[in-house]
Amino acid sequence: MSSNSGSGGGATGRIGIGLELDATHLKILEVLRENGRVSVSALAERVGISRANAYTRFEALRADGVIKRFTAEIDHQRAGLGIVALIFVTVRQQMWRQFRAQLAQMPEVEYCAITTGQHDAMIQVRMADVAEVHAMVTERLANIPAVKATETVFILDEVLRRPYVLPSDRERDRGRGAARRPTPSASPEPEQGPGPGQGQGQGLPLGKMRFVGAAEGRAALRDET
Amino acid sequence: MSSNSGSGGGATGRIGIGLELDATHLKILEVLRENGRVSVSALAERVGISRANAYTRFEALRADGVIKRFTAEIDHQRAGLGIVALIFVTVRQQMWRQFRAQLAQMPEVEYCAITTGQHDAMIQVRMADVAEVHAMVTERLANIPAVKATETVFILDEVLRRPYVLPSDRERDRGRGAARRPTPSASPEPEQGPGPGQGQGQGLPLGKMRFVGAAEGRAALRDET
DNA sequence: GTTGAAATTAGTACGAA
DNA sequence: TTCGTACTAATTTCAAC
Repeated sequence: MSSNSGSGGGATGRIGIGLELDATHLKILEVLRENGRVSVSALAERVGISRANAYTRFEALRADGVIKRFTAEIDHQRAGLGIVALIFVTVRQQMWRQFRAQLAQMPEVEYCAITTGQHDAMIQVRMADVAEVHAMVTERLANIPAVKATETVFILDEVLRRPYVLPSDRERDRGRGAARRPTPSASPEPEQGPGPGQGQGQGLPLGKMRFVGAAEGRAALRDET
Repeated sequence: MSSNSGSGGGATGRIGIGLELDATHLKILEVLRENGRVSVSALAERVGISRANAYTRFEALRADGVIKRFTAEIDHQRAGLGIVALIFVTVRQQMWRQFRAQLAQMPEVEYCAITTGQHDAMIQVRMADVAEVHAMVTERLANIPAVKATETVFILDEVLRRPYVLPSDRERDRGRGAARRPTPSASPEPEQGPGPGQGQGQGLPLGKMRFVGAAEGRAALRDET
């Protein structure tokens, strides 16, 4: 519950866009990203709107689900879970539902996403030591019939973690890298970019890039669970 | 800044454990994980301690860095960034510092971790559409000399995302899966688990599991940047 | 959408157990 | 250390503009 950004999560259907986000909304989200505990009064001041307005918008963002929850970011090392690992899972076809159900039973899993490419899903776990990761993979994951195979890599260092990314972050992007498209969002021109789900393994323009589509027979993955 | 759980981040040395976390601390973190905006009064009530004590502990957790920051969790789809991709990067040796520096310049990057295995780092980005991911990889990443090669997969669905995992989550684990070790943390027995950094590609007990160590010549990766 | 004033709640300080 | 209480400052709510 509470965390599905995708569409295949549960029974909750996706409703239409209930709230059009304007620049002020984004500004509010920007502040809330840095400090989720600011009072609405301070928020109003920072954003440059009145308190009542801030309260209204704050409530709207919350009620509309744009803000899903507030949380604390903690230092995992100090909390006793200093080992992070990524487990790439190959799931047996037509056992996705079971796979999801089993995942919900694993509180040590911090993140799980279904991906295109060689594997079907990526799981991120946080443990006290390396042996625990080993035990988790070989004892717990191995017992799930839906799991066909796994591949585990350890995270040596978490270089960067941003609370979340906003469309407004792009504004700070100008002038760097190659030339950018005039309209950063929803470009109407028929791009040559490869869509997810259509496998294509050949090299791309610059030679050192590679995009990996979904494994065969997994085109309708999103609707399966 | 502000996000390094690992050790290779910057110049800030790792100080000793400044705070021994007891059961009450964990309980506080548990509440804060679900609702980062609770008043300390409500927190005290939920945890079952006095208001004054809650203030003391809350401040201690904050001052000690166990709690790094508070933030809002948002629905990226509604915020206009519905496409998520993982970019696995192979980094040219001895160019890690430059790689890190470039990353800091990319606000669209939500997460970056250095990993063992076939690739050197994993980057998670969030964009408005697939074409933007393509542009980001081919135009921005390709221009970084430190980047030798990339492999991109798209995330079709984010099944699960927990704000963070706590050692106490393990308590809910009893009786499921295979038998667990008596002491969940810091097991003193010499386990046979493969450590990170020592490559080993052979199969493990159950046959369908695979652990992937660091690529050759990358043993001293943590000290490099 | 804004301002101001009342009611409530949060944060602090201190003595006692 | 932890608790309880009193005190001060801030926030939220609700009103009128």
